[in-house]
Amino acid sequence: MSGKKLSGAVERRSGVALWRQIADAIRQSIADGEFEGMMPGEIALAARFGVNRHTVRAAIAALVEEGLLDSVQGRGTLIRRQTRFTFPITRRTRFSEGLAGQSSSRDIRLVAEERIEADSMLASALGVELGVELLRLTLVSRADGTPVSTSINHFDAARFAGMAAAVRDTGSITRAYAELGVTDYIRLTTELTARLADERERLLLELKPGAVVMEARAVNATPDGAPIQYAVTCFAADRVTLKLDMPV
Amino acid sequence: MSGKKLSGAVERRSGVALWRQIADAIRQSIADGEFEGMMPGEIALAARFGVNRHTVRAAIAALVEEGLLDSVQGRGTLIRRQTRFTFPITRRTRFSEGLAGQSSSRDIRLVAEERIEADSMLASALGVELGVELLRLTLVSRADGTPVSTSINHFDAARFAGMAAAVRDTGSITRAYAELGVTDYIRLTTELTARLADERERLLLELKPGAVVMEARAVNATPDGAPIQYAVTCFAADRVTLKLDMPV
DNA sequence: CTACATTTGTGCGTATGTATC
DNA sequence: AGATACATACGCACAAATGTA
Repeated sequence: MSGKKLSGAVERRSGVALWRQIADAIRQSIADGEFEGMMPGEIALAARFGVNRHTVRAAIAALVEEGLLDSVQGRGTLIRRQTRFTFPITRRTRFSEGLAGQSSSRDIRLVAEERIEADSMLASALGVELGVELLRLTLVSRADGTPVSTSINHFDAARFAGMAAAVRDTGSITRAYAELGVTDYIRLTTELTARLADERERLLLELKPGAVVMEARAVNATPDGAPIQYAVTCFAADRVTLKLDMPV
Repeated sequence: MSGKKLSGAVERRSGVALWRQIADAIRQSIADGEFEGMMPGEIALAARFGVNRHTVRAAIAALVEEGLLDSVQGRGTLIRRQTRFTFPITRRTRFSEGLAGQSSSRDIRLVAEERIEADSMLASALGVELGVELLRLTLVSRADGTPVSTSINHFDAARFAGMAAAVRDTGSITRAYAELGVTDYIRLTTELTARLADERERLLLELKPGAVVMEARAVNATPDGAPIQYAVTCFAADRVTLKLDMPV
């Protein structure tokens, strides 16, 4: 493997407790596929990180609480989830299509619906006048029951008045568009950043403090290039890899 | 703005000190352009986060140490850097070209040079036999003196023996390729994840614990599609936005 | 210049959390 | 489980620097 090994680098006086640094490192290693179903023993881990065994136990306890590990006395510590989805980002990005074949079930849930006025940033992204009424839908997307991403989506309220109901009914943005007469759409641009998850995202994505999200800001458009949707999507970074295929 | 306000959500007993959570939140807000040159007063920040002023001071002290803020007695706390670079990822991704116009200076520094044997993953990515000798170059890229990314790059050692010297001399991958007879190259695929920076990355990119990196794994190829370079690039997430332009 | 409000800087006592042995 | 050392967070008080009236 050219990937990194579980580096035993923990830093004291950094404002982050050793047990949390170790828990984060273990979570990352599992997402990278470093272990195969079973964790090394606590004594080995303690030696690797250069800390007391109690400290490793605190880290493991946090990950058990999180549902990622399962400790069995006398047997060891099992890894419960080891999957990382690969989500393709192309000109034709579709949530369900992207994860088909990697997961047995996908669903999109509408968690909030608001009406707001377009500020300058949204107006220019969507090509509408300042102050135009917009529909803002907050969604959570899951694969195999695990939250993968949450998104805040903006549409022209006049044109897409039935969007919320259509998303709720169909469980899919693509099918909701189809119900409203948009048979095809493409992605114009995507801007990516990453950061620690805030409280709202931790709640919606079932993440723990210290978890990282990738934030994608994208504009979708009809095939002729007219913008119809501005979306800010936050992916749980340790559950998904974004794959950009450059067309030839 | 459709962006989030500085949410005063801090979590106790989470294994992450309050002052570090607050420092991370402030760093993020600055990267999002929430403040204009000057921070709110310590008392206002303390009220916003629901903590003691000492705790806010600890967060600010960490960011002053980081070089992001500058406190002046009697005046307030100034923001020193407020820039976030936008780095385009396309079929023709070039570090210097991408940041030209956004920064007055760019440079790439070679920090390590090794020779290794291709494992199965590298062999298939580069299209060579298992065990073939590869050149591994570790680079740090800066813009305006600020580290933006660090990358580990793999080349066929036989074909690109002079790569290290060429990179050192020219300060550019593109120009180093040119010296070795590769006049053009394209990017085949990019895989993106994000996570907390490890110790090595914190050192090379001058980051603090809790900082986030975006990791891009990419294969570059000659224009006819023959792979020549496998690169793992880590971007400091609070200093850069990756912009994916979908070709028309 | 003084007087005052505002803001950052400092000291100390106490309670709780973290990490080791 | 207990003992110890250190880090974290709070509350209060006051000092020092800056800007303004």
